[in-house]
Amino acid sequence: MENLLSVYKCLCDETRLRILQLLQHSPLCVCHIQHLLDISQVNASRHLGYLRKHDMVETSRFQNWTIYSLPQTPSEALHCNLACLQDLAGTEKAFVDDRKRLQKLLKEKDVRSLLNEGGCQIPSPQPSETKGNA
Amino acid sequence: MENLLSVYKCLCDETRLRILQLLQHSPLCVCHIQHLLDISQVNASRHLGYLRKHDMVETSRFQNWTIYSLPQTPSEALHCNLACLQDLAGTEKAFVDDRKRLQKLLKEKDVRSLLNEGGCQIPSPQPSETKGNA
DNA sequence: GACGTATATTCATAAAGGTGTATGTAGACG
DNA sequence: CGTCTACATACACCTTTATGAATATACGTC
Repeated sequence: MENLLSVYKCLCDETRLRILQLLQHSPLCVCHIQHLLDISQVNASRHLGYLRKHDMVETSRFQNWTIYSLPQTPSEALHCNLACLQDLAGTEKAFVDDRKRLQKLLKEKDVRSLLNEGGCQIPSPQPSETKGNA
Repeated sequence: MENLLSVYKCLCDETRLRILQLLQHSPLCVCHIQHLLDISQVNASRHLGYLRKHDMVETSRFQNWTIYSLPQTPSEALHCNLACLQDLAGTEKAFVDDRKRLQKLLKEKDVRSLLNEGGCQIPSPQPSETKGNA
């Protein structure tokens, strides 16, 4: 029961739901997710940490980046619900939009290839401004 | 998205999950659910109210009782997730136990027939004691 | 119309959950 | 070693959620 409940608890937050839906199409690094969903770095990291803690995603290292992906051997509850989510994803506009942005970003490429080409290339929201280099 | 999220929010509470799993086997009145799950009347009523508010269950009246059941025409999200839940229900001990108790209670009967025979017949947790009839 | 049964709502409270700001860590690079 | 990039954690704050106790409603019976 614990496992099943924790799956639903992961699914009942919009951000996590959108993350999982994206990961169904491709492994992604934190900064890409942050960018695709237009959320803060902290928020992306926290939700991903939450998902990992509950075995809903796995991580691997690639150079400087942490690549998040769906587990190779998901629990039955997770497997079943991800299939269900995929069935429903076509009818949810938010999901469709997210996927469009993802495809535009990846353009047939693997995440690792993309990262190799030029890092994340996220239009950083002026992160150095606040560090006061006047 | 709203609808899908609200489905998951209904599913991410253990009590509601157990209620829905029971309703997949038979419509039930509040007091039966209260009894089967061994929870307080308020709690049963509240969770059922929550589920109804989110269109996860329907109600009908039968004499003094309110019969809760799954919707005849569930949303796609609900339909899909209930199917998923049913797939998983066999592996969850709590669900199996709940179903056993349900079958013992109903014994091939319809809820309405059962209610007609003798009401809920719940071993009331001394509700009259507190009303001070010494 | 008092009472009993079945169910719902209100109130108060405690716990959990989500988010921003700030800070920490870990590796790469010069 | 200082700095940059990518990511994670700590703290504080606020909102939401779950629950018990008490109370209310609705209906039937005598």
